[in-house]
Amino acid sequence: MTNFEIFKEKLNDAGYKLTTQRRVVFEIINSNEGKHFSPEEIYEIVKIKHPEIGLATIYRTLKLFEKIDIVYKLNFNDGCSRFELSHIENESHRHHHLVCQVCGKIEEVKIDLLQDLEKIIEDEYDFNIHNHTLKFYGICSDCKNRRKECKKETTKN
Amino acid sequence: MTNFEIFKEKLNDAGYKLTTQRRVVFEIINSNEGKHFSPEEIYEIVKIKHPEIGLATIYRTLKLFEKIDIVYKLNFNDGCSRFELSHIENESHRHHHLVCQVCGKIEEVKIDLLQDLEKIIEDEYDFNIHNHTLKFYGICSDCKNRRKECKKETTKN
DNA sequence: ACTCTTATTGATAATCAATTTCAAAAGATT
DNA sequence: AATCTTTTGAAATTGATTATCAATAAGAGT
Repeated sequence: MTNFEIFKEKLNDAGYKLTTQRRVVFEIINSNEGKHFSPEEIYEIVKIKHPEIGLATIYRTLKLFEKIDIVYKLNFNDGCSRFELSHIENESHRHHHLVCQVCGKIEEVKIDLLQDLEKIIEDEYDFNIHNHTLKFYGICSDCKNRRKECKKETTKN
Repeated sequence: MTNFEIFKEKLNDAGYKLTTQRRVVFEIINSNEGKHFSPEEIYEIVKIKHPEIGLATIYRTLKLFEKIDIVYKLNFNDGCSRFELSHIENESHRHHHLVCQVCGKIEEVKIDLLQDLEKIIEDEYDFNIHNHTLKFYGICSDCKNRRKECKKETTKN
């Protein structure tokens, strides 16, 4: 079962139609694993082949995709929301993010680190956990090396 | 050293003035541990005793507080940013959040769960971790019990 | 294929959180 | 108290996201 077939099925199951717009947006997200596009960025890519599609439709589509679990919304505090494909086929495929505070790059951590911890919390706090988000903020290897090379002070505002 | 003294010192060290507005906003956040106020909510509380203070000042103050590490900005995907006091005196006091997807309540987990994991990631990914955020989404005990009692279907939109 | 019904779309206006502007007011320093 | 600089209030502005509504297109049934 390909991602696209899963996508079609999810739309169908939830009673939504398969439109060109939805297919186009899905393809962009699906063929860019590891990227985290904002609505605006998706709009720019869509425009190349489909200049008739409007920005409002991108927003609508992403909101729908989020609702029926096709995409996952992320917030990196950069003024817009960002999206990535959900991986619900294999429930264990939860991943986390490393956010570089110097260059803004976002790297993925493809290990699920929290399985044991979730159990502890469920017991201790009597809270049923459905999902979690985990982000680490720091400095990526590139920026670390760049800093070593030229010892300029880096002032971030 | 009280929180207020730390607050004053941080302002001073960073070269900012101690104004009534800043004192008032700090007091509200400081005396409401465990709450996560939005700028709008803080504005409403401020207005009671200080109707002359404007909303823009609340935003400005919170942004400044975040910059000099007096508060910490949180995002619970409810359309606004929320703030809590930073606890940098004791570095180990990192905590996490349980977000109930039914009633929206936010509970705090006062255990640092990630100390060991951070080391693993730092090595494996060559990434210097400065901070992290961890949120668990699910159903709190209250909502779980409420569901048990009356077996209505709960449709969330 | 054609029709019908309803969901969806494009364009635009509207909304809402957050920021900027700028003259007036208030800290801090002397 | 005088001065200098930061900070503030009020209003205007921005920028992301959502709502509106007439026109269009999907999908089901024929």
